[in-house]
Amino acid sequence: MTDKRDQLEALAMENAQRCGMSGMSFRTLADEVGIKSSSVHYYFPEKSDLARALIERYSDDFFAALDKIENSNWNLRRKVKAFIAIFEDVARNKKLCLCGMMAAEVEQLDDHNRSLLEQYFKNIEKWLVKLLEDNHQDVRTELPPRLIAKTLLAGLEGALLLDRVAGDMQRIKAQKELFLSLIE
Amino acid sequence: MTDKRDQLEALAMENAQRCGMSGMSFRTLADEVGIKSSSVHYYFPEKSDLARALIERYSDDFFAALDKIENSNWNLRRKVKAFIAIFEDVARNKKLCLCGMMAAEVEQLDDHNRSLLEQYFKNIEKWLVKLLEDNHQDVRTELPPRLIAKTLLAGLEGALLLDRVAGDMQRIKAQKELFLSLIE
DNA sequence: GTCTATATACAGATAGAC
DNA sequence: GTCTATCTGTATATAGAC
Repeated sequence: MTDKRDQLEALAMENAQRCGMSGMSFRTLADEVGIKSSSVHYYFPEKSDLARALIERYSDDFFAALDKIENSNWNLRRKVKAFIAIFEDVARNKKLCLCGMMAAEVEQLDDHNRSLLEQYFKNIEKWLVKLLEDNHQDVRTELPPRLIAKTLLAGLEGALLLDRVAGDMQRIKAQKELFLSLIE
Repeated sequence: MTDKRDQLEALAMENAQRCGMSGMSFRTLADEVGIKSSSVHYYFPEKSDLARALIERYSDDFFAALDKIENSNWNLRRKVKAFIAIFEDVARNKKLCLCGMMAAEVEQLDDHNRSLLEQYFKNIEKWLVKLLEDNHQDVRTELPPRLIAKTLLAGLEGALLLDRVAGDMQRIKAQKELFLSLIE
C-alpha cells in the first residue's frame, strides 16, 4: 500500500488526463479513495497545490523516460521512435498529456503553475535539440534542430487532442511517419 | 445593432476561445450583455445548445475562409500560407481554436457536439488533401497528401496551445516554415 | 423577451472535535 | 489524519409574472 498522498495524486492524474481540470475535484478524489474532501485538504491545502504536484509528477516521470532513452546506445532513429512511443502510450489509453490538457485550460492556473508548464515544454524541446545535434549525421533535412523539435512536440500534442476526438490514432501515426522520414 | 442571440454567441465565442468551456457560463454572458441568466436560456435552452451554436458558427466561418482561398487564383504556396494565416490570427489574439479547446474538454460535450467536432477536423483535412492533390506538381515530398494534411493541422492546433503558454508564436512559426519547405 | 425567485447541484475552503 | 458541519460562491435550469 502506497501512502495516501501518493494514492490521491495517482487518481487525480488519471482523472485529469481523461476529464480535464474538472476531473480532479477534491470531492471526487475523496470519494474514490474513501475519505472526506476536507481530508484531501490536509494533503493539498489548495487546489493549486494539487495541480502543482501533478505537473511535477508528470514532468518527473517524463524526463525519467527521456533519461532512459538518452542513456541507451540506440541510434537516432530508434531514440526518436522511443520518444514518440511515450505519446503513443498516452493515446492508446485514451488519455491526454497532462500538460497539454492544462495548456488548454491555462487560465485556471496560477502564475507559478503556468511557468512550470512553460518549462516542461521548453525542456522537452531542449532535450530534442540536443539529441538532434548530437546525431546531426543521421538527420536528413537542412531544417535546424530547434525547428524540428518544436514541430515534433507541438504536432504530437495536437495529435493527441484530435485523435481522442476521432477515437483513433491516425494523426499520431502520421506525425511519426513524417518525422521518421526526416531521419536516416 | 445585431440581434441579441448573435451578440450572445459572439461574446461566448470570445470567452470560450480565451478561457475554455468555463468561460461561457450563462451568468457571465448575461452580465456582459446586460440581461439575466434566465433570459439567456430563452435563446439557448441548455448549455449544449450554446456549445453547438458556437461549433457551427466557428466551423462556418472557418470554411468560408477556406472557400475564399479555394476560389482564388493563387498558387499552392500562397494558398497554404493563407491557410496557416488563419491560425496565426488566432495566436496573435492570444486565443485558441474553439474546436481545439473543446477537444481538450470533450468529455463535457454530448454525443452530437462531439461528432460535430470530429467532422470539423476531418473536413479541414479533406480540404487540405484536395488542395495538395490538385497541385501535386508543386509538392516537394513523396509523403502522401493525407499524411501532410493530418500533421499540418495537428501541428497547428498543438502550436496554438503551447505558444499561448509561452506567450509567443515560435511554434506556429516553426510549423509554417516546416510545411512551406515541403512546397515549391 | 425579460424579469424575479428559486431549486438543485457541486465547487473550494475552513473551523473545530476526536 | 480524519471527521462533521458549515460557509461561500457559482453553475445549470425552471416556474411563473409582466
